Formats: sequence, C-alpha cells, structure tokens
Amino acid sequence: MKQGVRNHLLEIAGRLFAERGYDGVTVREICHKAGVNVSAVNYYFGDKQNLYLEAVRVAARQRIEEVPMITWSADDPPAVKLRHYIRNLLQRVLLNGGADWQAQLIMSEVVKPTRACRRFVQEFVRPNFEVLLRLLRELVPEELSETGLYRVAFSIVGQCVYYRLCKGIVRNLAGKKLPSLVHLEQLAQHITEFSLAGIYTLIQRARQRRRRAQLMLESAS
Amino acid sequence: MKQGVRNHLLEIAGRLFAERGYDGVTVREICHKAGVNVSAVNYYFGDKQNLYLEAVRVAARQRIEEVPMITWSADDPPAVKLRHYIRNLLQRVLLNGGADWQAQLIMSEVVKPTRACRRFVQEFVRPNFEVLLRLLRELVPEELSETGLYRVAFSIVGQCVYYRLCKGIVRNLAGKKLPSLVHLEQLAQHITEFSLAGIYTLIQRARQRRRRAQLMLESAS
Amino acid sequence: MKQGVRNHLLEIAGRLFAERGYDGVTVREICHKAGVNVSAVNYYFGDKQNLYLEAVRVAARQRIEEVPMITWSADDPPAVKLRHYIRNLLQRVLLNGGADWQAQLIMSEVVKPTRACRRFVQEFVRPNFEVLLRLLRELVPEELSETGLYRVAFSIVGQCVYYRLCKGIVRNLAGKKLPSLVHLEQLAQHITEFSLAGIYTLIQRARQRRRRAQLMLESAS
Amino acid sequence: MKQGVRNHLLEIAGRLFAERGYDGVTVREICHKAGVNVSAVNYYFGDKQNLYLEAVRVAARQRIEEVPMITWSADDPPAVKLRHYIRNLLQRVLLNGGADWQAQLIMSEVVKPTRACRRFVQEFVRPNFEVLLRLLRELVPEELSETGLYRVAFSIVGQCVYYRLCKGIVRNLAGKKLPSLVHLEQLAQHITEFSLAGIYTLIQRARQRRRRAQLMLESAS
DNA sequence: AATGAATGAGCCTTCATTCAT
DNA sequence: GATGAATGAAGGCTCATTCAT
Repeated sequence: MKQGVRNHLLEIAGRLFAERGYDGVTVREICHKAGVNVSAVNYYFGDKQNLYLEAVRVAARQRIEEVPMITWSADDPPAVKLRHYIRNLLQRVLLNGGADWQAQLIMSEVVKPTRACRRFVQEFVRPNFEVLLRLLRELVPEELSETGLYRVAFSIVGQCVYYRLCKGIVRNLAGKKLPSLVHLEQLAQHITEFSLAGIYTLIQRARQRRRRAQLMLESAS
Repeated sequence: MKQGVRNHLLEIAGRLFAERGYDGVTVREICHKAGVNVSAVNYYFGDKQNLYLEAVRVAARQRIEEVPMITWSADDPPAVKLRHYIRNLLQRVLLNGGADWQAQLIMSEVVKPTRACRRFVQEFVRPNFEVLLRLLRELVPEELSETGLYRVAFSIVGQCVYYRLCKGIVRNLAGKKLPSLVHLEQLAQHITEFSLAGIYTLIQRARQRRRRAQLMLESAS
Repeated sequence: MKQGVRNHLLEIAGRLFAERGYDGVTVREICHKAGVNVSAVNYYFGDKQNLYLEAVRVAARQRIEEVPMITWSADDPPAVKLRHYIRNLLQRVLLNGGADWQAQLIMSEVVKPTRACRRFVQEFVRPNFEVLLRLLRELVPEELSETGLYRVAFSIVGQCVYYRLCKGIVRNLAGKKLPSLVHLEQLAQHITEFSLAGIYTLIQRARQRRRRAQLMLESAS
Repeated sequence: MKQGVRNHLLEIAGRLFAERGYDGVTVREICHKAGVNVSAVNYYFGDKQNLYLEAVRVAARQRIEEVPMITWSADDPPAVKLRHYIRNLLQRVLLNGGADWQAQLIMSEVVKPTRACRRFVQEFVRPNFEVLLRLLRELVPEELSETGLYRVAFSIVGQCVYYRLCKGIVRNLAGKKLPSLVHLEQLAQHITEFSLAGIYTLIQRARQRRRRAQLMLESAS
C-alpha cells in the first residue's frame, strides 16, 4: 500500500503531463486528483522535475514491457523481420486502450527532450534504432552507403511516428476515415510494402551502378 | 522605426517560444532580451497569448513567403511534380539560416495545437495536404482506395517532417553524418525515389488484383 | 491559534478598508501590517474581494452581537419603544471604543453597495427598517398614509445615521462641542423627543382633516 | 474651443468619479470617453488627483449656481424661512435631471473627505450650516442651549441628506413608493412640519423649565 | 498647443516548496 | 511516515505619467 501512493501519483502525473505539458500542470492538481496530500509530490519525489522524470521513465518501461521487442528466429527472411519491426514500432506508438498517455509522454520527450531526460531518451531510442540498422543491413548488402542506410531507416521510422506526433492533424485531415487509417495491421502492412519497394529500388539502382562501373572497367581494360 | 520594436519583439519572442514553449518563457525575459520595457508586450500585443499567436502567424507567413508553394506547368509529369512538392516541404521544414525558430514554432503547433491557434494551424496545413492528394491522384489512378491514398500521403509527409520533429534525435543518432544526411537536394531525391517506388508497387499490386479478378471472371463464364 | 491569523487579517483589513476604501488598500499592506506573508490573503480568503466581503460580514455580525436588537415587553408604550429603537440604532452607528471601523465599513456599503455585498446589505438593513415601520404603526393609527409613514421612518433613521455618515463634517462643525453633542443618552433623548413631536403633530393634523371632512359632510347633508 | 476640452474633461470625469469613485476610474477611460488624447488629463490638470479636485470644485460651484441660496425678506416669519431653507437643501441634494453626478460627487466628499478636498469641502459646508444656525436662533430664543441648537440643526440636515446618502437603500426599501416619496415639494413640506413640531416642543419644554424655576424661586423668597 | 508611444512602479495572484507537527 | 499550513519568489498585467515631436 505504501508503494501504492507513489505509483498512483506517477500514473496521475504522467497522464496530466502528457495532456498539458510540464508547465501546464500544477503539483496541487496532481495531488488533488490523486487524493493525497499537497506535499506528497515533494515527499515521494523531492521535486516536480523529478516526478516528471520518473513519470517518463515509468512510461517508457511500461511501454516496453507491454510491447516487448520481437525476437526473430535467425532464419526469418529480412523482409519478414522488417514487417515485425514496423508493427512493433507502430504498436508502441499508436494509441492502445487507456494508457495512451505513455506514448504521448515519451513522444513529447523525443520531440523536445527536457534537460532532465535527454540522456535517458537517447538510451531509450538508440537501441531500437540500431536493431533497425542491423536489420536493414541484411536487406541491403554492401551496395548502399552508410548515409543512404540511415536515410532509409529514418524514412521508415518517420512514417510510423508521424501518426503519433501529428495525431491531431491526422485526425483532422482523415475525418471519418480515421479508424480504418490507423488500423494497426493494415497500417503495418502498408508501411512495410511501401518501404520495401523503396529499398528494392535502391538496391537495383545500386546494382545498376555497379554493373555499369564494371562494364566501364572491362571496356577500359 | 515605429514597426521596429513590434517586429523585434515578435522575432525575440518567436525564437524563445520555439525554444522553450509558451510557459517556459516569461514576458519579462522577452522584453529584457528585446531591450525594451517590461510592459512593451502588453502595449503592443495586449496579451502574452496574443503575442504568441501573432508570433506563430508571422512565422507561418514568413515561411510561406520564403518558400512559396511551387506552381507546376500542367504538362510536368506527376513524378516531377512530386519531387518538387517534397523538396518544397523539406525546405519549409528544415533549418535554413538564422530563422530556424519559425519552423520550430509552427511544428510545435502542429504537434500540439494551442486552442488559440487550432483553427489557424488547420487552415495552414489542410491546403498543402490537398495539393498533395490531387498530385497523388494523378500518379495512382482509380486503382487505389481513398484510404490507401491517404496512407501514401501520410507516408510521404511523415518522412519529411520527421527530420524536423525529431531533429534532436536525428542529430544525436546521425552524429557526424548529420550534414550529409540533411542535405536538401539529396534528401529530397531520396524521399522522392523511395516514395515513388512504393507508389509504383501499390499500382502494380492493384493491377494484378484487377487482372486476376478478370481472369476469374473469364474462366467462370 | 489557527484561527488567530485569519481573524487578525480580518481585523486589519476591515480597519484599512473602512479607512481608505477597497481600492485604496493593497493586499501587500494588509499582510505587512498583519505581520504575515504576502500571500496570506489569498491563502485564507482566496481573493481580495472575498476578504473584503468577509470583513464586511464580520463587521456586521460583530456589531449586531455587541448591540443586539432590543426586545420590548408587549405592554411598553410605543413612545418608550421608539426611544429604545433610536438608542439602539445610535449605539450601532456611533463610535464605541476601538472597533469603530466596523460601523464605518458597514456604512460605506450602505452608502455605496459593492456588487459583492448588495444583497447582503439589503438583508442587513431591511429587517431593522421593518421593525421601525411596525413600531410607528402603533404610534400613528390609520390616519397616516403609507407614504407618510415611510417619510417619518426615514426622518428618524436620517437623524441617527447622519452622525456617522457625516462624522467628519459633524466633528468639524461641532468643534469643542462634539463630545457633549454625541453623548449617547442625550442624543437618543433629543432625537426621540424631536421625532415624537413631529409624529404627534402629524396625527393631530390628520385628525383635524378628518373632523373638517366630517363637518363638511354634515353641513352638506 | 480651447476651454471646451478642459470643461468636457471635467464633465466626463466628474460623472465617472461620482459613479465609481476615484480609484474606480482610469485616466485612459476618462480621456477616451471625452474623445481626447490619453495625456490630456496630465496636460490640462497636471495630475489625476488635481482633475478630481477640480471636478469636485466645479460640481459644487455649479450646484450653488443652479440652486442659489434663497434670500429672505427680513420680515418673513422664521417658519417660512425654514421651509425655504429645507427645500433649498433638498433641491441641492436630490437628483435633478442629468447633472445628478454633481450632488453625488459632493456627497462622497462630505462623507469621506479626500485630503485634497478636506478644506474645500469645509468651506463649502460651513456657510450653509451657519445660515441654518442663525435661522434657528430666530425660532428658538435664548431658551435653548448651544448644544441643543446644534442637535436641532443636525436633525434637520440629517433628514434631508439621508435621501441622497442612502439613495440606494431608500430606493430599495421604498420600492414602488419611491417617486411619491422623493417628490420635492411634499418632502420639503414633511421635513419642515416634522422639524417645526420638534422645535416647538423643545421651546415649550424650555419655557416650562423656566416657569418651574421661577415658581421655585418665588416660593423660596 | 497637443499628441501618443513608451515607461516602470506596483498590483493581485499562482505555485512549488518547506517545516513544524 | 505523512500532513497541511504557511511561505516568498515570480508571473502577467494595469495604470498614471513622461517626453520627444
């Protein structure tokens, strides 16, 4: 029961921070809505800042637990792995049930990292990104430059997180089409296909370049 | 010189708002940094809120003036138009020179619209989006559903705005590769190719579906 | 001791409000003079307005407690009742000891009711006035019109409250005679006699009018 | 036309000050409603304080001009003079047409004199009061003490000014009877009769006291 | 003579935080 | 361990006033 208050506080605070931002929420309101004393925040977390930090941390941890990184069998074809990765990312990013504030909170930090969270956020994002990079390396052998690889990775991630970051805009532009648009499986399918097509084109183009270079080499010899 | 103070105030305020958000900036600081009186904000704009609103408006207007929407000749092939559109969007979104705060400010509103700006932002975003939709309709004839079309549009926009929205993350993950990554022309080229590949694939898939359906129809007759 | 600060604040604030009016007093000064924090007013009363309202309320309540409405025995002659009433009103209205600000504050509201206090003041004044009306009805039977009755009542009240409302003027005009002028018993005696004389005259005049009317009636028949 | 602005300013300001008090009115509003520049008040009057002072002065002067003190023929019976005096006072005090703010403004100062106006107000009130005192001396020969005389004078003045000072209360208590209650002639008639009755009673009582004293003197000799 | 842009003191209030209990 | 009364720094804003024109 002791931990109960602390967790309850984190839950309430996270939700409010996600909704209205750090400055948009007062300690009083958090405590009031949590049904505890005004100084509970300071008592349990020392600081409003620290409460915020903890809330983000908890949000991230819970999100990861709820949607753990998939583990592939080594012999899965890379294209399948990519689909899994994308669906995984979308799951983390898209709303699911009542814990939407978690994604919202994390995204706020991703977009504009607080000084308190900067390192934490990086440590949260980087591993996921490196998994994606390794995965893409399997798809696109040595033909593609490192920079090109990063661009592909960002293209994929960008498509996914857009639905969360610009949620308000998407909702407004989509209108009645919204539910079918953000349908998880279909969306994952779309982004995967769309991206794979892009990747294959890049590969072909790289191959063409290589062949052409070889031909020029041969004709030159 | 009369307009000087007002504009200077907008410049300073916009920069700070973009950096630290509405609540993260005090009127006092704005005025101090602008080298004018504490009550200058109230004098010129009546309100902190109104100063913010005006700053966003100015940012958007300036951004549009600096990077006006391209006008295509009617006989440009759609693929070329798309490249133009994407480069245009990237130009608006990516940093250029000292006026980076403009894009930053607009993006903040796009991600989480203030009540004061909600309508304004929608009126700012929607027209651009509809240009894209019409453009995509030229590329993907009747084969693609409306929902599919929206997904493609969002995929394209998502890739572009990602570099701004997650600027901090991109910078951190890219490290030394950052400059070459965000090189405007190359980036526009990449996203265009990547997206066109995706679009063509969708078209082919749609055609295949149609043929298969026809075959089944013929064999059934 | 808990209530101490709150009450002290009410005392100080009431005194100052009575002296210099609502706008003439700052929250800072109130708190400073009360020896408490600047935000104590907001803490205890939420609002400067509310502090004022409460101060007026307290002043009225205390005044009523200090000088409770007299209760007559039913067989007291009306003239005696009137003397009691007048002395009672004078007591409430005239300065007594250190709590002069209470009467002052109430009178300010009577003269120019704040929107916040309007209803409250009416509810405070009306009952007292109706007691007077009933009392006068005992003195002046059906001979006097309702309007005439009200005029008498206002004449009585006017004489009493004058000493408070125009206290400054009275003090200045009276000079050294002030203490003997505002001597409670003598003043009550004066106003009672003065008013009773007026009332009796009105009654006689009314009776004469009635007799004359009767005579004309008889002579006409 | 030059004086026009100054006078217009005084008119507008007086009206507003009477309505909402010194602190309840801003210089900006006065100037705005007068259709002149923001700094006109400072230009013409140097000060807000000074504008207020002038406004009160003007109000008093105009009031005196509109309702000049009556001059009696020496052989008017004192009772008639008193009726004139009372009607005169009521005229100055009661609302008449659009210039009600003048009386209101003067009364505010009478009730609570500003430091700026204190002496001025006294000089305005005292002469009128002394006229009344002389008049009463004609009615009540040496029988009445000085203090008694003052009490009578205050009783008369109190009845008159009550209708202005407690205008709000009177209006509220009187309800529909208000118009007939404040009818100038009738009200003057009432207060005169009421007061004369009181005076005569005092005289008779004084005479009785004297006779009794004489009788005791004679029986003692 | 008259303007109005600009000033800065000061107001009420909010808020995170502390400290005695 | 937990409370909540009390704090004081700081915030946005209003307002009378000034000064260059």
